Amino acid sequence: MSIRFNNSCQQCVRASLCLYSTLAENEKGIFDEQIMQRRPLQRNQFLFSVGDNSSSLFIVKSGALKVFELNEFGNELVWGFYLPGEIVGFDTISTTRHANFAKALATTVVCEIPYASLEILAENSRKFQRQLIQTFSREISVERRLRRLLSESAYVRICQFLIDVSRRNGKQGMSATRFTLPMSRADIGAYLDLRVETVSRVLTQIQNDGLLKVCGREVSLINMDQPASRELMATVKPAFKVA
Amino acid sequence: MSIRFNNSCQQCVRASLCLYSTLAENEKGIFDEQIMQRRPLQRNQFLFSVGDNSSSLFIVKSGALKVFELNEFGNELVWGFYLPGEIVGFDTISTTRHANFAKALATTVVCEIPYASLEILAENSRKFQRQLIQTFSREISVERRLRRLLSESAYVRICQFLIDVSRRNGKQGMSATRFTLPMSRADIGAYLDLRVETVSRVLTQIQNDGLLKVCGREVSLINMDQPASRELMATVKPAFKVA
DNA sequence: CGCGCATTTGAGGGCACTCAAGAGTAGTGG
DNA sequence: CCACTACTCTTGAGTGCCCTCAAATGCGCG
Repeated sequence: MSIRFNNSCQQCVRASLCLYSTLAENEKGIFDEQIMQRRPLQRNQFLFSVGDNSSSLFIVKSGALKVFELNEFGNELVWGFYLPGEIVGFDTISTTRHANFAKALATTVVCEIPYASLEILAENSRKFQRQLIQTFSREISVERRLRRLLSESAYVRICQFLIDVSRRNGKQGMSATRFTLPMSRADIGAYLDLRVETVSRVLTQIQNDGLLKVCGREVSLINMDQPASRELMATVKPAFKVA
Repeated sequence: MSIRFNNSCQQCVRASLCLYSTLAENEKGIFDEQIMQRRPLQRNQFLFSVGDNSSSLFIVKSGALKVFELNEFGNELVWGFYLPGEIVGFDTISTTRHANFAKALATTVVCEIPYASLEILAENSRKFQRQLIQTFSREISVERRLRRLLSESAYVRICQFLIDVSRRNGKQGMSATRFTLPMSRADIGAYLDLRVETVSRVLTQIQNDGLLKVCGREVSLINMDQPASRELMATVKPAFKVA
């Protein structure tokens, strides 16, 4: 049930951060036509659910999405959070139905690009085609980063998570040191494979170590992404399992 | 330093299990020409290392490969094992250099397909193009399966790992119940994020539970992939962290 | 205000870890 | 063929990280 409104990519403030920017001038018109913008999602509304037909990529314009599945016991397992400028849907590009849920963590606006449009664009532009493949393999490396992260201690996992969010904020021109987490402690836990209590405990611990100031979901990082801090992360709270 | 010998895909016993099978008759000639077969790798020889130029996919014809990286402490982190019929190299398709090591776990023969050839084929065949994208997104789902696995107990992780190897053997027409593991306990540990000692301990435990017979690297599964056994896995050795 | 939800903090327990040592296996060369 | 070496695998004892259970506090909202 998507509708079109304000669909001009030329006017979009994020155009330079979007697939759009990789297109040649004569291709932009095509892209523009194929894009749809959805009605804003309210907090806790679903963009899609398991079993829904999947036929599009989505680009987050504002707000944030949580993509997750429910395991056999009904627990959430979070695959990722999507912040403004990020693209959701590469995992279902070759399937007809969604295998996951996507839920808005705040009021969220997304653009929609039908897979069919991608094929048209890819056919017309070799550059776009490569861009697509690159995005694909970047998607794989995101999954790998997570797997790497899961072999670390809770302390390191959470530090790295915060650094990651910080970088992604920075990339979009937002502050990389002070920001509001769009997700709950439980969400973070479901992503990093930790219990809520552990997330909470570790956050206060990191704060006590002077790397962080937290107040609810407001955080400010204090030189966390520095060599010295990395050392602290490795020594004060030694990574488990480092023989 | 790859050489050509016996390069006809038509004669390959694995042709029906390869990307080759998806091609139309008139395209097979092109594919055939682009394929190279490398000299067999001896046990512990590297197919590629971190920093090597990457320009090809590899298909395992016989033997087995281990793809891994070394963390900052020099420990191995295994991304996957590649058995006959499986394809290595999708993760570097958009990069110029390898980010991982690939090592032969036994005497191993691989076919090589230059990325450039893929582009040619994809351009000529829409079907092949889709096949490629599908393989890509399957690659993502493999990574996700691993992440899901890492949130389970050591017991479940190892059971699932064995079931996985079993299935992959079966898919290639080998026995799915009796087979030889090509990798060491340490390799399994580096893949499942467990210590060698834990892998060993759990294997004997699974054996005591009657799901398995192990003798060195020879294993035979006993109804492991059955509902009843799955229940056993969940109850006798309850998965950690299931609230 | 009162309800529900998110977050924090405490007490105690279990799984996988570390350290350590012994048994089994493969490969090499005299 | 066997001694020797190196490596893999196994098993035991003890520890710690993160879990579970429990309860208190904070916070947003109708």
